[in-house]
Order: sequence, then structure tokens, then C-alpha cells
Amino acid sequence: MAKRVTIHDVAALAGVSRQTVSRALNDMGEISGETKQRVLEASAKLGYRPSRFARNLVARKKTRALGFVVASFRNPYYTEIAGDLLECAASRGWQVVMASGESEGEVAALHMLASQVDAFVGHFMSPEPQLEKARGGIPMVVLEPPVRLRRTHSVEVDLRSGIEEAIQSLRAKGARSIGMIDSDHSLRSSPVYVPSPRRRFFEELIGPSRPKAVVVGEESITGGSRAFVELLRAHPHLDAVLVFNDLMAIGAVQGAHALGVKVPDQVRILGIDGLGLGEAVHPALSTISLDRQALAARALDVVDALAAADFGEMAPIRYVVRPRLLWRGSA
Amino acid sequence: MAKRVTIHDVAALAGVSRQTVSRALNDMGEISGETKQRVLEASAKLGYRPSRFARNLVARKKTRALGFVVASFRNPYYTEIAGDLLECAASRGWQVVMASGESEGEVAALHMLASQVDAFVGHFMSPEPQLEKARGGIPMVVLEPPVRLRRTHSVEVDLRSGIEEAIQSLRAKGARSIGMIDSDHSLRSSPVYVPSPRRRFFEELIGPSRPKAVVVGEESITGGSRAFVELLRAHPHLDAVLVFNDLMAIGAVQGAHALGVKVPDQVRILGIDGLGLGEAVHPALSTISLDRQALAARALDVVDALAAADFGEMAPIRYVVRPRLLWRGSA
DNA sequence: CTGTTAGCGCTTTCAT
DNA sequence: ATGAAAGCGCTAACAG
Repeated sequence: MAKRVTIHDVAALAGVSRQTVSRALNDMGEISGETKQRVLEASAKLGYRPSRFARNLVARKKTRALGFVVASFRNPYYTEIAGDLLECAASRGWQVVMASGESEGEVAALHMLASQVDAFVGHFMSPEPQLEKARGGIPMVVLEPPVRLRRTHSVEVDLRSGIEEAIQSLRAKGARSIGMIDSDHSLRSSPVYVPSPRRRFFEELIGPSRPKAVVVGEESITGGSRAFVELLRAHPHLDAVLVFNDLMAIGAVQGAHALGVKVPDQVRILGIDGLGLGEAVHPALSTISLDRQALAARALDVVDALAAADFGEMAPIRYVVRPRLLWRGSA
Repeated sequence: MAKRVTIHDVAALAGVSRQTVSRALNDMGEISGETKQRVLEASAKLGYRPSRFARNLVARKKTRALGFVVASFRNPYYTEIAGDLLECAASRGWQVVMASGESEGEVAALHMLASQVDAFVGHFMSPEPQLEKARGGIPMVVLEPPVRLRRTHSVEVDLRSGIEEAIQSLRAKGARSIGMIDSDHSLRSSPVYVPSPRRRFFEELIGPSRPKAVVVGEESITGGSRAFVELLRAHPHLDAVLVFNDLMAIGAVQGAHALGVKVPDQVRILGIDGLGLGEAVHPALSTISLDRQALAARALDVVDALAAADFGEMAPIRYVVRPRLLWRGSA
């Protein structure tokens, strides 16, 4: 590996001082056109590229970077949120370093980014002690599930009230028997299925006396489709189904097609997330929409506050974003 | 804004020298447990966090970062590729800093990342002089359209042969009259529509004598749906349609539903991209699949080569990835 | 217009 | 086990 070309080498070749090289390369004026030309040539000849670390080290206004750990790039919910965060971050002058927790796990992702960013943002599901260790003391903004750690802030979604409102509205629309499809997500990290918070809210809010028609499926379109078929087989009387997320709900709509069940006439299907993708099915998916733009904006409010305090210790900030019912066609 | 807490401050508070602090914080041994403890406490008390720039500046093995400029996070093609690239990059020890060209434009995105990354990867459509200026001398790997610039390498997709094979196969399946839906993408940057390369290949390969049934639509699901309806209205005899990309093709399948046209019996619909999303419609979308994993892997081959040459000048590398026909249900 | 000096904040020698 | 000195590569502030 050839030794790195530094500003010094360029200066030597051009026969000037390092400072002059710096002037030429940064369009700083106070330099004669001729010298500038010579420097630029020398620089090009050597293939010189300034060290970003040195440059940032000396810069007054440090560039700030946030690490965004995405659970999966296969699920459009995360990519849509990534897009919103990227946009919001750019407008506020933040760089975004992304990592997917999918292949190596989020702990590895955190570890890898720990020396490169000023703050973390993401959905984290690993056990807290592991997170605590991997983060390397860097402040974190947790996106959905509340995590109770030092230097950890959160932007939560009040899903409970969203689900409450959804159940009320479905009933107002005439639904008499509402079932649910839950994600088997917990199985990825633990050997035994644990009901998701969404399911817990659902069961709590549907009322104690009612029978609970819930089926668990894989978190994908086909998983949703299969789960829907299974659910309707077991509970033919259902006239509404709340689905863990839009991806699975899209599958559920397809499952209904396959069964010859009319949506929403025979069964209303309601997703959670509010993906743009929900427009892709017929009928378009009704959903409990999580406002991702607001989520991203709040997350950036937090990191901006952190930056203002120079990333020092701070009392945890906690924002709550309320979901909004989006009635398209399927419910 | 409080002055930054440096290693010096920690050293002062703990009553030791800076290197001792460094030792304590980096688990370097050669330090008494007691001192270490004291340093750690001081560090925690002050909320000290090492400067990532200083740390990297002095590090022997520099962390390498690549900037990935995504045209849009709304189009799953890009997010899927982003996911593959992220995964591939992580496994090879690269950080990925992402930026979307959507809001501020890709030139702005390049400019913003120029001082933070060692190489760029992305789909770039801006005029070359602008790219050249915005990149700040940083080597680039262009993903699809060939760009001819210094320090610019490319991973191309041989779409021409993919389209050729597609047309042959469609004909072998009995298609007699093949139309196409093109993207209006060029309208975003220029006031006048310019046929996409995909369309040019199509028209060239469909044969000179045949009438060309092509319609232009917006690059989205609904855009594809509308374009399909328009296309079939104008050319009712069509029995196969090649669509600019899968997103629009999904819309086309829906448009067919709306028109009561049977897919693939009456009209075969073939997309381009190979999105996993193509499974979400009925019938599942047949498509000219671009192998995104391979694309990502080749891109990383290039940047690895660049890194091996310490990002010095290099002869342009050019990889070509061949697409593969993926027959699902719609064609 | 150009060069010299002095750091940015950290880690690595090398002493002690 | 700890400290002093040197320097990573760059730019800001001053000279001239």
C-alpha cells in the first residue's frame, strides 16, 4: 500500500508551502492565478485528496453525523422512515450513516458505527445490556419501543390510542367481530412467541368478554396472506381484521381474494403503518398511519438538542407521536 | 455552546496525564485498576466523548466510508439496492453514508458528502459537468448509466440483451404485438421528454417494420396504471406490454384489472427490475430482473480496488451485470 | 500574495 | 505503571 499523498507532497512538488496549497484547493483567494494553477496541477498529478479526518478535526464547525440503524431493508416501513429521516437530516445539516441490523445484528451495527457518529437513531430490540455495551457511550434516540437507559431518548408512537380509535371506528362501521393477525417477530430473538405490544393493546381494548380471534404469521406479504386464510378458517364469523402491519395486511387482502372473500363488504381489513405501498392493492389498504415525517422530525429535534448541549449528559427527552386513521378502501 | 470536553479535561480532573486517560478508555492494560477507575469516573462525570475525527486521524487503519446517493427512497428499486449495498458494505468493512437526491438534488447530495467519504456510489443523472464539480475529486462508481468522466468507474446492466431476450421469449409464448410503457423521468430534469435507453432498446429490437406502440407515464404505481389504460385504448390489439420498471408494471396489472383485461391470457405484462414487491400483485409480476446483489458486490469490488490503490488515480473499471428473466405469473 | 507558527484532539513511541 | 514528546494532516492567524 502506497503511502498516502499529503498536502506536504503537493507543496513540495509545486515548490510552495502547505498553506498555499490549502489556499489553492479551497478557493480562498489571496493567491496568484499562476501559483494556483501550478498547485492544482501538482495536486492532480499526485492524485492528492485531503484527509477528511484532518480537515474535520481542524474545522470550526464540525460536521455532525447520526447513525441510523435499520432493522430491515426488506420491510418498506423502515425504508420509508429511512427516506424521511434522510430528508429531514439533510435539511438540518446532519449526515446519516446507515447500517442494517439484518445480517450481522443491530449490536454489531452499533458497534461498527460507534466511533463514527455523534448519535444513534433507530428501532432497537436487543436486550438493554447489550445495547448499552455496543453503543460506546453515544446518545441514542429510540424510535418506537421505550428503552430505559442513560443517555437514551425516545420518540414513541401512541399505538394504544390508535388501536382504540380503530376498534371504535370499525364498530361504528358495523363490524361486530374483530380478529387480529400478529407478527411472529419475537421468535427471531427468543425461542418462544411473545405477543407484540400491538396484540396486547388489541386484546385489552377489544373488551374482556369477547373471544379473542388472533393468529400469528410471518412478517411478510405471504405471511400475512397465509395468516389471513388460517384466521378465517378458524373464525369464519369474523367481519373485520386488524393486521400487525401493512405488509402483512397487503398479504391479507390477497388472502381474501384467494378465499373469494369480499373486502371490505364481507371482511374489513385494517393495517398498521400507513405505507404508500398500501395503495398498490385493491381495494387500497386502510391503515393506522404512523406519521413517519413527524417521527423523523422529532428524532431530529432530539439530536439537535443533543448537539446544542455538545452531546453532554442530558435529561431524557421523550416525544409521543399520535397515529392517524387512514381510511382508504379495505376497511 | 459549551466548549468541548477533551481528553485533557478528563486528565486534569483525574489528576493524570492524557495518555493515561487514553489507556483507561481503550482497555490498553499497563494501568492500575485504581487509576483506571478514577479516570473512568472523571470521564463519566464530564460526559466525555472522544473526537471521532482526532481518533481516526491518528488511527493506522483508517475507517473507510462510501457515499451512496439514492435517487429516491420512494421507489423500492432503490431501497432494495440500498439494502443489498449496505449488507455487502458492512461485510467488507465499509461504512455507508446515504443521501437522497430527491429533495435537494443529487448534486447537493454529492456536495454535502464530498468531505466525508472516500468514494461515491450511485445512480447519477445530472449533467456531467455538474457532477464533476460537486464530487470534489472523489472517485465515483456509477451504477447504471455509463458516465464518462475521470476517476469514474461503472457497474452497468446489460439491459439491451435483457430486453432482447424478453422480446424473443414473449414471442415464443405467442405474443404477436408488443407495446411498451416508458417513464417520463427525463421530464424532471429537462423540459422536453427524452426516450429512456430502455425504450430505445425496445424500439430497436422490436424490429423496424413493426408499428411502435409506446406510451409515457409517471414513474409510480398509479402512473403505470394510467399509462396502461391509455396504451390499451390506443392499441387494443396489443397482447404484451413491456413496462419501464416493476413499480409501473404493478400499476399496469391493476390497470388491466380495472379494464377487465385478463393477465396474462389477454395481455402479458412484463416489468423491469425484479423487485420482491412484484410478488404482491396477482398474478405475480414477471420481470427482467436486475441482480441487485451482484450489482452491489461489483460496486464494492471497485471501491475495494480503489482503497487498495489508496484512492489514487486508476484506470476506469467497468463491470457488466447481465439481467435475468424472471417468469412469475403476469407474462 | 506567500510563508511561518500554532494548534485541532488523539494515540503512539519512548523514557522514567 | 505513568508521563513527556512527537506527530497524524490539515487550516486559522498572523507575519512579511
